[in-house]
Amino acid sequence: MSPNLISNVHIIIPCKLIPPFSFPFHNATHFDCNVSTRVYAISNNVSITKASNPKLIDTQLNQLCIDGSLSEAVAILDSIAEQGCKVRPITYMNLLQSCIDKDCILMGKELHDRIGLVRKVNPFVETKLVSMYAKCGCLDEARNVFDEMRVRNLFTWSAMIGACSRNNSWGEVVELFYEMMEYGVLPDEFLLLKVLRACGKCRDLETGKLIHSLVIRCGLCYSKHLRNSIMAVYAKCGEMDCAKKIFDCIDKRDSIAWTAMITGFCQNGEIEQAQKYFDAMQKEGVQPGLVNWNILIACYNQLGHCDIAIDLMRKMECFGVAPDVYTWTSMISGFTQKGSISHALDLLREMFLAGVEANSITIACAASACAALKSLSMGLEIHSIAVKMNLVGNVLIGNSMIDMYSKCGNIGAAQRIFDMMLQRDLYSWNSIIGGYFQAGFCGKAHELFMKMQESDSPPNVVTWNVMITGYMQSGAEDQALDLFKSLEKDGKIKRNVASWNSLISGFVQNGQKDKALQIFRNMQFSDIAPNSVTILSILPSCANLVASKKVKEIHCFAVRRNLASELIVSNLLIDSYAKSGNLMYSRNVFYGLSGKDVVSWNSMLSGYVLHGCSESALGLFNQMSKQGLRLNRGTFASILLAYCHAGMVDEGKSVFSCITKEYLIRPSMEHYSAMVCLLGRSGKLAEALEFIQNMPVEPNSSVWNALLTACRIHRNFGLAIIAGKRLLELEPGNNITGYLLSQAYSLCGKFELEEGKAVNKPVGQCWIERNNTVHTFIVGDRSNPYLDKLHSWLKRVAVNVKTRIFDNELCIEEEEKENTSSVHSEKLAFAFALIDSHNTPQILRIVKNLKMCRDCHDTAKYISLAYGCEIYLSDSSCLHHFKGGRCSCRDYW
DNA sequence: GGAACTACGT
Repeated sequence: MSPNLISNVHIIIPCKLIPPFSFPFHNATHFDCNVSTRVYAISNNVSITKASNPKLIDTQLNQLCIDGSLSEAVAILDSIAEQGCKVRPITYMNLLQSCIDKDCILMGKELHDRIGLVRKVNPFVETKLVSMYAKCGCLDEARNVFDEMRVRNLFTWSAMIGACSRNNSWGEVVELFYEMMEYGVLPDEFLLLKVLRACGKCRDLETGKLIHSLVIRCGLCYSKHLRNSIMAVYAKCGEMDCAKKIFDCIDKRDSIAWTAMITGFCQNGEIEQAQKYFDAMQKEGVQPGLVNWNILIACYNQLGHCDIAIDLMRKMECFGVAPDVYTWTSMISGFTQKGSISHALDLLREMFLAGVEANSITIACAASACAALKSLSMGLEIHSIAVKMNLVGNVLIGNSMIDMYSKCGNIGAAQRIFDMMLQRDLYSWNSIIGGYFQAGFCGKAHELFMKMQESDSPPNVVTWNVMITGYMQSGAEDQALDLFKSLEKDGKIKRNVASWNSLISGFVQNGQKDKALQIFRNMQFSDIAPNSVTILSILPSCANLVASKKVKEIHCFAVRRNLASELIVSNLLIDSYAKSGNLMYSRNVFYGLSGKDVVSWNSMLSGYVLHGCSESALGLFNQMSKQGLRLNRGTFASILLAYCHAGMVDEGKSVFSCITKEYLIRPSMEHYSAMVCLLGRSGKLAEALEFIQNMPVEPNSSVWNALLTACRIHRNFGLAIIAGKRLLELEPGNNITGYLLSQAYSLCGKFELEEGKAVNKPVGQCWIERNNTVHTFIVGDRSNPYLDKLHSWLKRVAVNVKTRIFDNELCIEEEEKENTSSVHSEKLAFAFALIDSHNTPQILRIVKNLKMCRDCHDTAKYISLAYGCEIYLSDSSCLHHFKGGRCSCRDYW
């Protein structure tokens, strides 16, 4: 590398720090030895009868050190001192070195005591003392000796700086470096390497540049080590262009140079460049080592591309590089963060099978996977592994166990871990408090919160956010608000964006959408800027047909605040627009995305499925398959429903078998219920039942519900009873199922329901938005002032709804049949919207709490044809889109 | 005595 090329990088350095001459060369120094020769009488098993030569004593002392008999050696020293003789500095140095080699800090301290008595200590002995403390991990003691030294040479500074470096005190390394320069001692190459490492660690670009210039001035730039280290500092500080300038000038790049570049790109999130260099390195004949694979894999995982990361891990095995604990841990963490928890735990098992030992971080990652999956059994296994590995004293492990037990619903175990911990930090307290809230013990959480204030770890803003979230979860909205307000007044702990987000998502989860929107509005007038989490929290409150305008408003807001460019936000927008009945907007967001991930595709796919656009869904699925995307559970759940909707039973079946065989995905309940829907919708009820009976896992309510729906449509009342009974066992309090079951019994001529167990008939209600106001209609509610007007309008329309072919047939409905006094709520909504718009409605968006009945469905079809309007109505079953006399559900719901 | 170096939790 030529010096003039390296100096392409512009550097400004303070003049006083530029040394005017080149680096000094260090010679060994000899000592002034003046130890008298006497006879030393000694302890039991050591006796030196006659030692006329201090060198002989040194030899014998050395031998004692080698044997590990340091105390004997000290005894000899003491006897020398007793006899008033002087110990040679080299003797002390040898003994101190032995303490370093044996990692024997106690003996080192004994020696320090004796050296301390010497009036004028040799700087070399003092330096050795500094290194002794440093290497035994006693940074403070090392610093004390260092600070008291009057004469410091390069060795002294190197020992102290080396100590800080080993202790990961990077800032101190740099500070000491500047002090040393001002003190007038010039660094050598070894010391500069230490300081450069520190610069990289604490991203100190300025010092890095300064050293770069020093190196050029002193003609050291030909050192391979220095060159690589300087390059690494530029790379770590994000100055990839500077790093590249150095890199490009190297004739023969070694693996270290490549690693520095790859790491730099990874740390700056430029994974494409990192991958490019990784590939180029192999082309130049440098085989990537374990670290290179690991860096790339970790980067992909951090960016959420665990699918690419796992491919890389499999590939490295083919290259003969075995994944180590870093590789596995990074993969487990990547899959956990991506939500593929069972996959993460599969990897943990595979890691054990491969004979790789876990460490504390692996255990912490695995515990958080168990927590996310709420798998207590797996969590217990992880806990026992931690016990076997003797890691339970570790704060990190303790905290992750508290979190795991809390999330798996075993707060008692979490409390026991908490009690046993010798050391607790903020995480311990915050986790256990969160755990009590989750378990529903609000009072206990509050009690711990009070105790925490007296503890060594007083609450921080996260604690308060945990409290706000907890109060919201337990319905104590006022307490949450009080706490939130107190954060402003108090002043000690300031609210942060997460405090606002906790409140907003709490209200959304409690169904208080308007309050959530109000808080969101207030936030916009506060000094805290909303972030993407805010958008993600608030959007679900608008993902319904009566809030369709709100999605647009929030989308605009996100664009203005530059938050819409985040993929996770865009993905949720695709979903929210679809759910609010604006599929065109979903498409606009989706096709406007420059980089789409599998979630983007899944969101668009489920949007199409929701709107009954099965052809578009199938087309999109084809495109997805061609893109080489890693299709996941969500993809298959949607595509099965698309096949179901399109009546493509065989295609659906073949995709279902692909899920397990080709994609190695364990089907979840969503997939099973979609299959039941697929079979049931096409009338294959017996096959659907057989499918349920052959399921490898216990079917849940959604599976039975799919069968019950099929029975309802195909009027198989006998099978409806079987499905309904099973459903009622799973959800005893569900009065809708109870009502359906009672209907099925009566249609079969049976009255098997227990006497006195009257079924509450469900009350239908719906909501419609007109001119920014949401209007509610409830069956049998006489309070509506326009009721007569609505009824007479409906009467006129009813004459024209000619398709009511099922009117007199036997069927099961969620809602009681209409009579003159109980017109179904959606009909009232239709009438209201038509009258309100003078019979020229364009788009009606209605939300209904129960499944529509056949009659209302026919009415909606008629209205859409007769008035040329579109009706979006989401009931408890699906989203119906009525247009031109047809419904997107194709009359199956 | 020396260079690159990756994984974790409220």
